[in-house]
Amino acid sequence: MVREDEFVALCRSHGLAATHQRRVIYATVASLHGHPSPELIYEKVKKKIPSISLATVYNNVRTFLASGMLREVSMHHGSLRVEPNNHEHHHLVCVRCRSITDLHAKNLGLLRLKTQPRGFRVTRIAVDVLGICAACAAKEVSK
Amino acid sequence: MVREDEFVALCRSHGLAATHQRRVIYATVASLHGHPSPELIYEKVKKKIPSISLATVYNNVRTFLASGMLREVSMHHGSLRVEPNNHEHHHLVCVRCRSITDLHAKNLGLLRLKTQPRGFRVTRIAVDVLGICAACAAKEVSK
DNA sequence: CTAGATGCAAACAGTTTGCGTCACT
DNA sequence: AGTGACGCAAACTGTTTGCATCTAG
Repeated sequence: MVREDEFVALCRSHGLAATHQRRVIYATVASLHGHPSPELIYEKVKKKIPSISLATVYNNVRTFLASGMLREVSMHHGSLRVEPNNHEHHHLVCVRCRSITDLHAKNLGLLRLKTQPRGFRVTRIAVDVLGICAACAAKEVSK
Repeated sequence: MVREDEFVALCRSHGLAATHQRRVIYATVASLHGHPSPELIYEKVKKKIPSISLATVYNNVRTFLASGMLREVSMHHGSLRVEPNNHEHHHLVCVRCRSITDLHAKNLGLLRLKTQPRGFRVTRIAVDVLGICAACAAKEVSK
């Protein structure tokens, strides 16, 4: 559970108002121990605050992401992206503009699981090297 | 460039009809050397086949993905998923149902880039271990 | 008191589907 | 000749935005 004063301090440190809705949304994500969608968060939060709107959940999830209180599971574009299924490679992904660049597999040391996950048949390991691309770094400076 | 007879053979080996539209769509993705969206593919293909419809691009991209001729850049859900920004961990992602499970970082040997990518400031490395989860494997058998 | 947060509805983007027609095998 | 692909439009899902109202700081 997320304590009242802890949450207030957390918001304070991120420059956010500590509203009731925000506390319940944040506590819900924390309590789910999973990777919920805004829709699922909305369903759960509505049990505590029936009057809440889906837009408020979206707005606050975005706010939490921007402040770093939450993290996105995937840093890729929301829309479908495809590539030829030829050579093994990984991706450089810019967390600002979400652009993608290929990275030769040779550039990463040997990738191996120490223990096989139970009941999960591994077929491939995909690595995303996250960071800020040159174009976004340039914009950063000029601001 | 993708040769006519090569493409016919490729489709044949995947049990697909080798239509003109498919050849142009496939050749376009291959020629882009990137990670195009269906929308971008559509724009490019329309220059060669002005009468093509966006739905045909979507349908065929899906067909190519299903046959393995193309690959998705991200195997995550299309919609937003979030998690608390607490502990470092990676993800097991089922390529069938797209369910996500956490994987302790300790389970992967040391992850390090041999050479830093030029002009890209790395902030984090995210690993997706792709495969088939237990639930999907069970369905597989019963089919 | 005032900037910012909420709730609602409408707008939007990306994607899928149903159906009549047409083309590959 | 028949199955499956195409093109179009309409439907759908997930997400954002504009605006009036309300609340935390």
